[in-house]
Amino acid sequence: MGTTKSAVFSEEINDLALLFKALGHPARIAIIQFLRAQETCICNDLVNELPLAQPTISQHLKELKNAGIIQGNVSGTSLCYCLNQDKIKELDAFLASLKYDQSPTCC
Amino acid sequence: MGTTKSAVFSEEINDLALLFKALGHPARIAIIQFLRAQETCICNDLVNELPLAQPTISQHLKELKNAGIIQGNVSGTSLCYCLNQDKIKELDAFLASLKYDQSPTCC
DNA sequence: TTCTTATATCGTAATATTGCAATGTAGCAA
DNA sequence: TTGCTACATTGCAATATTACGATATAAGAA
Repeated sequence: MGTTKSAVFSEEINDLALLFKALGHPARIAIIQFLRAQETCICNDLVNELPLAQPTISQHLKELKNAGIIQGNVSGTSLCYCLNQDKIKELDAFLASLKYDQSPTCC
Repeated sequence: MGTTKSAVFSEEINDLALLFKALGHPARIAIIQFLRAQETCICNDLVNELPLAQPTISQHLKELKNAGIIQGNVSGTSLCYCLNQDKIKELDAFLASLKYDQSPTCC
């Protein structure tokens, strides 16, 4: 055990869970927020911005990239990352699907 | 190590990360979707619905509850859980804050 | 009281995640 | 060439998560 039983769930559910999981870490939220604040892409100003070591930040960037939440382009010696709006819309659509008009009777 | 360095991030960021983390598991997405589909609250029909053992489901419910994403009320022998729309709105607001009007220049 | 039903909790094995030092690599400047 | 800058990768220790069998607990039925 220790392994998530992904095989028993639909692909749609697993995809959503991976997206949420990628955002389920404060460093990665901070990265996303910084990316958003810059409007344009950035590289490892993050190393100066966040109180984490460079390998740790690189690892978090990799996970966000694997999840498809950010995209990166090489530009000379540095790497330029930015948000992928499509994935954010996917999450948004899921959250929207959870909304009720009325509150249920029990809670 | 192995521990997330929460102390170095703002409370707002940590809270968001905890919410996303709670949704970062397929079983918990499935639970949320089932809750939504029922409109009204349910108990452990989840045990019949999901291919997971009862203690496992109970544990996932606990985590969703800890995160504040679901709420529960005792009603006789069974427990009635339902979604907490406020938390969903929090996540929604964060995602909305990530949107650009224009695509950045690099990606 | 005893039984059943619905749930929570404990304990534990398997595995995943986090964080970082050390090290690698690739581009550019001198 | 040497050296620097901006990353990525490797390896490892500490810790967290996942899943579940076994075992509680609490309410209601018989």
